Amino acid sequence: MRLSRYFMPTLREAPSDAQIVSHQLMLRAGMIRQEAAGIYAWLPLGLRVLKKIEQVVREEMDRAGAVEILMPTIQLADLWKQSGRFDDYGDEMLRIKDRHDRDLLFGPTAEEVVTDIFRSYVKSYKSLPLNLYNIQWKFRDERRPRFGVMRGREFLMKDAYSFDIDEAGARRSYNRMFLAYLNVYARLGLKAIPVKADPGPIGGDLSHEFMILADTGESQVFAHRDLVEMGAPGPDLDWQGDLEAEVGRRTCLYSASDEMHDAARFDAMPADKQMTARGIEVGHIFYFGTKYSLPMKANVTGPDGKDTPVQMGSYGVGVSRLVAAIIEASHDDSGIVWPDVVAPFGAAVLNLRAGDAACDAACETAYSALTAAGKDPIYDDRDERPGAKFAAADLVGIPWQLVIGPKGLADGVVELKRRATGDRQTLPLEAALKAMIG
RNA sequence: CGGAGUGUGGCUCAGUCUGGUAGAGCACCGCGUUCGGGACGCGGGGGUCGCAGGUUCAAAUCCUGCCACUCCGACCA
Repeated sequence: MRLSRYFMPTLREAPSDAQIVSHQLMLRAGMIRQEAAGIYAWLPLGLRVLKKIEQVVREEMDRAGAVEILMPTIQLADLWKQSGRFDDYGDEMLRIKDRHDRDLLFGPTAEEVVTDIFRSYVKSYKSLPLNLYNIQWKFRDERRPRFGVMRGREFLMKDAYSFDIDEAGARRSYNRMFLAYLNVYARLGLKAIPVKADPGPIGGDLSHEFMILADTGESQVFAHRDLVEMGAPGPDLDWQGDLEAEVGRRTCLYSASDEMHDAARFDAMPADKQMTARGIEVGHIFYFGTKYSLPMKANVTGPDGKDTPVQMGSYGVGVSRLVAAIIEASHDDSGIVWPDVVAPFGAAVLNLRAGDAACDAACETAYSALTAAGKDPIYDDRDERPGAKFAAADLVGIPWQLVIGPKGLADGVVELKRRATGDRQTLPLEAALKAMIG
């Protein structure tokens, strides 16, 4: 992509509405534009990052055996009346009427819809386990949206729903999601810890939130230090197995957010293992049994020939929130420092003297080579001063920056900068390309 | 929903108290000098000052109502 033909409206100053660093940087980098409280348009750069995060989530869901579908944003109120939630959900639900005066709503979550889909087609335990997920926009009319896309009213969520014949099966499904989530966050360059969560009125102990540690987090987190240090399980698990041991390794160590905190247990740990921090919730998983299948009559026939309500769980990842969460966890004074996997562009070519024949030629060579190598480069071919180009590339967080200017070319060299470390080296163009492409 | 605050050009803000021809910096357009970490000079375009009423010879400024947005709190399957 040539920057002169792109749409990347960067700002030198942050709009005064933005209070936290991720919101400020997203606005300054031209990733989003606020349209109303908690409602944002995604500009090209923001959309690229959003799509990349979405893709990582998708790949890990698929690996864990979940199957992608796409459910509508607009849902029928009738389904919510069946589950009993239409009246319970309250003002957070955006209710709509169509021209026939029929009650609709903008979905805040999709248990009802997915249960309706399930019950229409699946009748036998032999079809289980099944996990259906989608990545779709949700709307919750929050009393107080804030912090940009961190707590928006409209947000992109990956929500998965598991269906099993019995509680043991549901637990296996839960474990798969638990571990898949850790792999998602690890791939995004985040250190996420699972914490015991309030399962709500359903009861039981099967609910966890996934928190990434950041000073601006909205929740207080208490955890055993070993849990924080523990790496992600990685892709090479027996995803069809019960995974109980792998999950057990992690859930046996203490961790909780403030509402579930047990100070006595926490204090009983060795002092050097006690960790308290602020956290951003980036995922929440639940096992809720027959909460929806019972009232909505989502039954399957078991091996004994008898119908039984299917056992369900749901598993959410805030995809749009993750954009902000990654920035909160990874930025510096110059701007965003993206992990390579989610960076909007893989590399930048900075032409310090657009219009100079030698510079133009060298940049075109580099741009073509990087494009051919799949590095997805952005070429800053604008007639701008060098400082503006450096600042923009750092602000939006391009991981590799290839700086080509007349002074270097006179000596047959270019500059290669790594955004994450700030390291710069001067070397011939061929060597720089080789370093980037590998 | 309780409390607090803010609305003036794309962004940051001054001007409001004390009514008198709408300002600055950045950004944008033109010309020139420049160019290796957000240059400089000259010239230019862009705002019915959130909206609606009211007071007044005269309202960004005073009064009334409304709307939007932000922060703190409560809330957050």
